[in-house]
Amino acid sequence: MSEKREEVVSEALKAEEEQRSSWHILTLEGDLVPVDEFNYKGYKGLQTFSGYEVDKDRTVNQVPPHVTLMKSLELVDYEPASDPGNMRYYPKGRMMKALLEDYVTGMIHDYGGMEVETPIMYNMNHPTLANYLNRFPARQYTIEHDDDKYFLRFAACFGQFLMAHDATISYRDLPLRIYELTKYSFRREQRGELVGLRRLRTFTMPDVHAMCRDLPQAKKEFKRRYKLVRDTLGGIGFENDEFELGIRTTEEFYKKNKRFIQSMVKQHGKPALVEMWKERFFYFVLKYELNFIDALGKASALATDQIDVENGERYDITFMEEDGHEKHPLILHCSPSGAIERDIYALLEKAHMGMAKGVRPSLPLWLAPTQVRMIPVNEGHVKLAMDYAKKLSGGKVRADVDDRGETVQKKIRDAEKEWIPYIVVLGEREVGAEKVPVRVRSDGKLHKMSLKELGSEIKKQVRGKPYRPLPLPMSVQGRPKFVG
RNA sequence: GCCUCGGUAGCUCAGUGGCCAGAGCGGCAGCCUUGUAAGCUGUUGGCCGCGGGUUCGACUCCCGCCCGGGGCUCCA
Repeated sequence: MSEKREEVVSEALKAEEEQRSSWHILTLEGDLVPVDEFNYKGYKGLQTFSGYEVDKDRTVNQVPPHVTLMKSLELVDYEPASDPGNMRYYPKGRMMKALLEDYVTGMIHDYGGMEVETPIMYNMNHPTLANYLNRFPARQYTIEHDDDKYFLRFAACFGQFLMAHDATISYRDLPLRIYELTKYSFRREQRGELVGLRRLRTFTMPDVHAMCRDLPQAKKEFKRRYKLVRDTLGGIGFENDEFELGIRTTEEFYKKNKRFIQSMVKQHGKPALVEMWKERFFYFVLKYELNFIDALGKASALATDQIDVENGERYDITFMEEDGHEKHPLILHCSPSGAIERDIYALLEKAHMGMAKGVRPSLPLWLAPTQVRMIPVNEGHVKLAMDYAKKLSGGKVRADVDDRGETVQKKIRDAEKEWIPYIVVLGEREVGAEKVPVRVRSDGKLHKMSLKELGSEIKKQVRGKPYRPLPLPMSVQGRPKFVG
């Protein structure tokens, strides 16, 4: 995911490229249909993604829903004192982002990725990088001091490739899987392209590379990683049918690997958009992304994987073949979740789209800043509420207490506005009672259950997901208001 | 970067070339002692985005800049 077409190529090359690339829809049956001849009935998302729209006017004159939500939920906000596209994260947003980071990292550990850490800035005059960088002249952040000039990385490729260059690698070590969560990747995107959490100049991206021995091994690994991608996105809280698959490849690679590419489409379960080049202009021969369509009909890529045939040589990464000869590996570049910020964007957009269908918006339970809100009827019940919240917290459930002097109704309203999944009102009736009334957001009903039952219900739903404690004081009274 | 729309209280927004610039929410104080989506009263709060210009006078008109939305199909 390191290189981006627009930044790589000049205007002239771009024009040439437009001429030579063709766009198709690859069906489940394996037919390649030109984009403007495909019948999009039943494939609205794909139609939006392929850009083939009857309504030419795509002007959207409103703030993207996730921008409003990221503020009103006190997750993320703009930071005017920074460069645009650099955000500030409030406690709830930071917790959510940290959980996503932990989760994706865990998934990549399970897949076999060896986690490393590499510098975020590099010398522009480094011989290998200079060659690579000359293709990205205008879009980097640069830092100068004394006589040296540095650039901020736009992905983890640099550090990992330089590390691999210096490593002694045997064919037995392949596929060699290296992982880093880039915090951050920097891309000085055009000002007008920046939007909320969808497109940033500074973002967090898991970047896992796999050095492979040859094409058969690369293809096998590619498949394995496709599963990693699907599992990761699914675990975050997305459904498969929320994504449109985009595939980029060359005519030659497609011809030789037709069945392989078709199998990807089958795995995806829906027709996919294919961009086909007459010749290879970039370092990869095959790339795919899973694209999310938001509430305003904008598509953005989340997960991606690529087969890189060029950088093994450019960075002089070698491994010893069985026959004693050194060879350059093929390199797969994958981000199983896409940018973490973009995951939050997609979760918020998804919640907003649900609202239109009459579904109460919510975040996945494991990401909810508060999972259980205790609401004491009056101050006499605050202690009980605190005891209960502490008990739940001891079992790694995020519970807090609205101890403000507001009415029960007001406190419930505020809890609902925060999308809190479970709300418990505690008054005289609950003193000494085993079961308490739990207001469940997903069905809007009251359920009588014991504290223990509530705790295990939540634990059951978040099984396998990382945990972080409450990002704010347990007492709602003792919290500052970060937004509004 | 270019085109376009916008920036007024912490938030959402109204307003006029001229008295002290407004509302709701929030914050704070007090009352109420609350039972499943907003209890009542009072009070606080604004270089009207920043800089410059026109004018007797600018929040209002003009220019520049900054920030945000949309577009220029770009990607994670």
